[in-house]
Amino acid sequence: MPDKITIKEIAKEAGVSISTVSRVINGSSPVKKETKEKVLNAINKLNYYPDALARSLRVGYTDTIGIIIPNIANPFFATLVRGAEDYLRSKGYSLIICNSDNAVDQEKKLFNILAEKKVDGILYSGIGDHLEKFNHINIPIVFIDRVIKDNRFSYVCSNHYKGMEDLLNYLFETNHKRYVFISGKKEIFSAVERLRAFGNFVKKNKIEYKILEGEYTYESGLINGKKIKKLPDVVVCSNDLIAYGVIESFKERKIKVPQDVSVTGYDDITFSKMFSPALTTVRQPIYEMGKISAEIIHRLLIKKDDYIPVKLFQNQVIVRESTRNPRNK
Amino acid sequence: MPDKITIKEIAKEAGVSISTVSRVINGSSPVKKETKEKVLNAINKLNYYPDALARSLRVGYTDTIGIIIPNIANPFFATLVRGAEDYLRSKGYSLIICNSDNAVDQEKKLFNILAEKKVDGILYSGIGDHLEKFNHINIPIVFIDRVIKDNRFSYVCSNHYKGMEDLLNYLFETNHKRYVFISGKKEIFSAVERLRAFGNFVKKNKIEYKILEGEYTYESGLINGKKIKKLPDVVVCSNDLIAYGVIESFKERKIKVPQDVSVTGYDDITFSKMFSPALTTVRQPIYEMGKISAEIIHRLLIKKDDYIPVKLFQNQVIVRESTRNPRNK
DNA sequence: TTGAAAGCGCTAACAC
DNA sequence: GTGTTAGCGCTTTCAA
Repeated sequence: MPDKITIKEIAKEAGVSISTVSRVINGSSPVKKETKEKVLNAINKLNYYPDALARSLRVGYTDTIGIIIPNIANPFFATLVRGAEDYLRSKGYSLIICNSDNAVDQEKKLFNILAEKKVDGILYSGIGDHLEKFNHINIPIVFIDRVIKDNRFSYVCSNHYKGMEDLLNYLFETNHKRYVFISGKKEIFSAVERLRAFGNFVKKNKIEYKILEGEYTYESGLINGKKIKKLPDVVVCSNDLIAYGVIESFKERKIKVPQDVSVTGYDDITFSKMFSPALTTVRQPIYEMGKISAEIIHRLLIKKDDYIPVKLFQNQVIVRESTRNPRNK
Repeated sequence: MPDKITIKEIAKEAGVSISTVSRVINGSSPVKKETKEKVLNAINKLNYYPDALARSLRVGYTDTIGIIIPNIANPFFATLVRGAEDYLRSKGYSLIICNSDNAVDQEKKLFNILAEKKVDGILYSGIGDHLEKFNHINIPIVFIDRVIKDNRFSYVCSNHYKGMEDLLNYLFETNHKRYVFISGKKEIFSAVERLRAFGNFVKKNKIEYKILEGEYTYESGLINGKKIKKLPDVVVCSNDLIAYGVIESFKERKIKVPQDVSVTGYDDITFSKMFSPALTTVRQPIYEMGKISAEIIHRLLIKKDDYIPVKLFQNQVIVRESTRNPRNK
């Protein structure tokens, strides 16, 4: 028995041609029942399994999708990936994951690698904004968490502006008048949108405020939390991770949340409900977004649509324990 | 300009043969400087990038590794995957991720898919224990988080038994005499080991105890926490997620941790230090384990070793705020 | 219903 | 240093 079992060995074993073997494997055209059985037996006997590489080279697709994200260790992206993988797996695709750490250079490299590996499509959550560069790589792309004005591209995004606006209005109504806002990096679409909502909020309402520049990490929350000398009514954090850090830094200073100060997050990652105090935040349907991005890339691939699908998710304010209730004022 | 740029078009454009093009791309044998330049220019001009599929078919490897894990949305595995991906990427590999949800059938399917896609190696964290079945799939496998006695296989694991033993001894020394232990599923190696340590602990020491059967999730902690009617001195949870759930269930009942009861976890996932109360737990070097598993598969692939590498990590008790201090007794 | 053969894009052995 | 060519394992015409 040769080391490598190919369609050839099966053909020989079954006493048919390789095209016949291919036909029974793919059901691509009718095969006489007895012949089919002979082939199936040979496959079983020799433990044959097809070589997807050779197949892909021939047919021109790989049933493989690439996903570029900043960091899988961030639970936001882990949940997103899970959503995408579940859908893709159900449609017969595999998923290659690539962490970019939000570095444009790395993103470019990853695009090239995925192109070379001939993935059928790319799910892309990152910061690179030179759309032109996506032209010569002729692979369908779905942008995640970023609205693309250019109507050549599909995207899935949630309404960060509206979500933040809703949260801020809720806070205002519950007697929060003095704000500290900790932003994310300005390269990141969602961070810009959330900050923009805050900007317009302070224009509209007479409040005291201060903006601290941070990034989407626990450590950034820790650092920025320490910088807050004069306590506001609420610290509005651009995401949940920052809020965790801020709360921790307050804990070290014996500042009580929400009794002394309210703190809010954004995203509603899995842990925010487990956190103590449970975090008031804005929920993005993260898993769903991953799933829908996968669904879109799939539609693009089977060319079901002659338009470019786009999906904007609404976000929802989730009030928990890290903010004061109006009656507690 | 043809739709698809291959080595052929480059050869034509540069006025050389395709082998010369291949040589400059791979640096596989010396090429005259001027010729090289011509080729490079053509590549640039036509925006050529090689087809990894065709290359792999020819050379017999794909520079792609598969990883099978229960669930990427579990931060333990997300961190593990990040460790693996970082190392693999640095060595030029890509990573295909597969979620199995700890279902043996799904694991089998995933093995087949990865075999068909001709991954060079598989990182495997799962429950399937029929080692024989790994025989006909002739791909190097590194088992993660599971000690394999069969010396045909590499593994990376941490010393769950010792870690749990150390934790229990610490608890005993700090005046915890009545225990509730919430286990993980008995299909999972680490859960069995941690339970085994508890079994031996209660044999050696005169203590009151009760064992609750759970699984490695927050929800399981929530449910099992509610089942605890008579409060012990400490609830020892098989992992951090369970501990979060238990603490939450206690919170609902106004039971204070650690004042009324201590609670411990295992793993020390990223969030355990952010948790409130910060969780006393046992640290596994999760990122490191992912990284080393990747390193091992790489060694296997470049055949640097003529033995089967194996790595056992030690775990470390991390005392935080969810357990009583002895002096608080 | 089946078989022969071309060819997907590439590498590498061989020849010059 | 460079070109020619076989062939990796498969699918898909085309012919029978």
